[in-house]
Amino acid sequence: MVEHMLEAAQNKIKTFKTIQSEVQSINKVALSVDCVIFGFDENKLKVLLIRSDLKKYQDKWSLLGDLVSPDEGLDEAAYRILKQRTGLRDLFLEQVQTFGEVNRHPASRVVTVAYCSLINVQHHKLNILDNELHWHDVDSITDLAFDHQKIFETSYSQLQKRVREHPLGFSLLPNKFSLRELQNLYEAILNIKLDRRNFRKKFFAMDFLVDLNEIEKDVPHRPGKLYRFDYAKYERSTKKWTGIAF
Amino acid sequence: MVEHMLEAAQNKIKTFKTIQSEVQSINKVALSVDCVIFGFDENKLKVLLIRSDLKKYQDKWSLLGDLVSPDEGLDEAAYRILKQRTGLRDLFLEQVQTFGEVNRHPASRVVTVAYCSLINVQHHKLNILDNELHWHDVDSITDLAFDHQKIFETSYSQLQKRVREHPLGFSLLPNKFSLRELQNLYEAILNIKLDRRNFRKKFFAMDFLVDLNEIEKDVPHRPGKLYRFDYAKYERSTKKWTGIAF
DNA sequence: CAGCTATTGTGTATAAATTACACTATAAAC
DNA sequence: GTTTATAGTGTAATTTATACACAATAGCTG
Repeated sequence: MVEHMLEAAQNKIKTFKTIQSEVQSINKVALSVDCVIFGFDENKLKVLLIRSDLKKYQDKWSLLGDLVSPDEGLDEAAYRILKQRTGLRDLFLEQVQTFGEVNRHPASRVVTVAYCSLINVQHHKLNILDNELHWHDVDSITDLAFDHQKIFETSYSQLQKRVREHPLGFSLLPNKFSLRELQNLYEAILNIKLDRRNFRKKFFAMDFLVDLNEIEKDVPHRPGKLYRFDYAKYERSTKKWTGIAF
Repeated sequence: MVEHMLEAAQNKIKTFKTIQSEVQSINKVALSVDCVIFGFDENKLKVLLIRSDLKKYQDKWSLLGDLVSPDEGLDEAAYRILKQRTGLRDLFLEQVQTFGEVNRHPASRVVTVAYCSLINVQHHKLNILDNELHWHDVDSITDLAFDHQKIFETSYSQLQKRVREHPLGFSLLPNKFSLRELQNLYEAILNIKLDRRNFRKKFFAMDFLVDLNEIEKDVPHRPGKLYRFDYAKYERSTKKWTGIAF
């Protein structure tokens, strides 16, 4: 009787050994997604951070991230994380870069895929206050947990580059916006001052802004006209910059 | 005696169960790196491919890739793969994007990080002939193994974009090159025709080309002057394009 | 309701960059 | 020395970017 149990136990051990060696031999690593979520409020570009859940980084802020489960795609994981942690959905999400330094995570090898997201702060009254989420000015970001400082800086640089080449910025604004709001947005993202007349000329020349024949409300001065961005017209347009310059 | 063995075996099972559940709970996945290696030869842009080692894809070509081991970084893995498979080292390597569709690999979940590499075909007399490596014209690439077609297309598009904004192209040329070679390179990468005089004007205006006071050899016509690209001067230059256009 | 304040809305002149385009010069091949 | 293929060069026209100033308007204040 005992011999039978021993034999059964030994068989089980054999099975475990096989499984274990398979698992180990496949060289698996943990994979996570970290989201750099940008917003625009009070003429400042903001990024959404959460208090780190690791003791080592207990006083630091970190990006919103989570492990990718074996049966979900990367984009899928990014959307899940955003929805779980903020309640947001249907927002602009784009992969930035993957960070895979061996010791970037103190607990174990974790490779992370960074995603950049843009949200309209007005639209999304997120459930921020209950948990540890906070908006931070991008120019006050220092000393994030893990290698998140580097991830943030990479994402921010990439945003600055992409916003000049693609109409991303409108994701950060209300559907109806004035040209001043648009210019403030560009000035905040690119951290530069722009000439107002030339800025207007440029955007009107692009011809993707639709005059809504409405004006701003509740501004303590002469109100400006409101516009929306015509994505359909943009998609139809073919003229791309093809120059060479570096 | 047998009881002792049984007890020992049961303890071992307990240990295995703990390890297994840890391993599973950490949600690990296999991670690979795939390299898209571009070269320029006979006025054509080429990409280096290898015969697929999977039966399922036995008649197809695939990118050069391998699993990332748990103790190596991503860039490190990319360099290792290139060196192991081609003997190449010290070449331009840049991360492109990460592909993580759940079923992109037929055997198991494998997330892959794509890298783009540019080599000077003259310099690198690779040990191609012995193994299954071959250079393919980029415009003849169809139906690669796995999702490598998509990875290739993404990398090629990104190369077209980056080569217009950064002096990458010179990595594909000999150190000494004529302006015709340079123009042929740009025409091949971007798949367009350029006006010769305006092309020269543009590059001379950039002022990063150093006249070597040498001329081409072995051309069946009037030989052109040879130049090199002044990387140091380029690095020192600060003028970047800051316009907005889309 | 008069005057103040802040911002909107507009045009032009200049400079810079891009594009289109044609002929002479030169080395190699024969 | 003739042919062939490419090197090397300049200018005018167009487009795009930049610099810059003033009148109009709505809200606010007293």
